[in-house]
Amino acid sequence: MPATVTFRLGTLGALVTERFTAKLADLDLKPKHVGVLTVLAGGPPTSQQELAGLMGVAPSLIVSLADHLESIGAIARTRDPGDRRRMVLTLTPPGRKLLAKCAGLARDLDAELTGSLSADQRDQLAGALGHLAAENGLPT
Amino acid sequence: MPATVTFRLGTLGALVTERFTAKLADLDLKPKHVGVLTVLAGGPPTSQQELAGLMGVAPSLIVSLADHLESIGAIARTRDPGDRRRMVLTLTPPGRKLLAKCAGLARDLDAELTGSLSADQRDQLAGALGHLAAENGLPT
DNA sequence: TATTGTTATACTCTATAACTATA
DNA sequence: TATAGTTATAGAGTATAACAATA
Repeated sequence: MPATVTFRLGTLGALVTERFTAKLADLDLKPKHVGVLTVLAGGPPTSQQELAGLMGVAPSLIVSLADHLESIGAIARTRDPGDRRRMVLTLTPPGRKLLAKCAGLARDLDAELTGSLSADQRDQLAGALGHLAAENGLPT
Repeated sequence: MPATVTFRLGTLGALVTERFTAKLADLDLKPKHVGVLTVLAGGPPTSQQELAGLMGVAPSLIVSLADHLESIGAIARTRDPGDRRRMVLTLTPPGRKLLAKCAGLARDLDAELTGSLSADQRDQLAGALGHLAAENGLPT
């Protein structure tokens, strides 16, 4: 078992998520909040339903994630004039800065994790993970 | 964010765990049960407290995991004669067979995940993940 | 008194289902 | 009637705390 990619990605993923969660605590964010910010930064303004689909979570979860991000000024919620049922979410300038901070924390953790790898190994790891992410519909 | 190893390991880890969980459902197991079997297969018989320490979970969780594994005959629980407070867990022969089935499912998932990678890329990925796992005290 | 296993309880995360408003 | 968002409720997973047996 331990030699499988399945086992290694599962256990390392849990470890990394736990450590990233700890780093985010100061910013009053959880990993899923960062997921929302990341999706909003990567494309056009998005409705909550679209976001739920892209992230693979229930629409009701987007409500509470967006509630929090709106309360700290990281996103704006505006009603779509063309379809007043839809709430359009956009990243605010402070939200962009917040996301940049999160990315900085992620890079810090990257350095802690991969510090003992050679430059070649780091590149190979990033390349393979990027390939798997793209192939499975994860953000690029 | 998406380019960081942190983000990629976190999201891919969640994806892989979800898919592995689905494959395990037929065997009436969850990933943590496989974790217990894996630790028991990799070393000497182990007390529940030791197991909790090795897996990084609460001792009370080991109770329910071991209850289930014992009920399906995959492990045996015997009281340590030298210290009657301790329960020593050992993998039974059927437990070994069950673990082998789990490993087969993990290899199936490995093939699905890495099928589009070149042989070199697969080796590089496995090498880098193995390095990270070892460095962070995960099973090898 | 300290430790092992167990049980009781509570907390976090998230989904499902019911509800409101728009379409 | 169908859909977007919201709210209410429920379930899974796991930890913490209290407890029993043994040291």
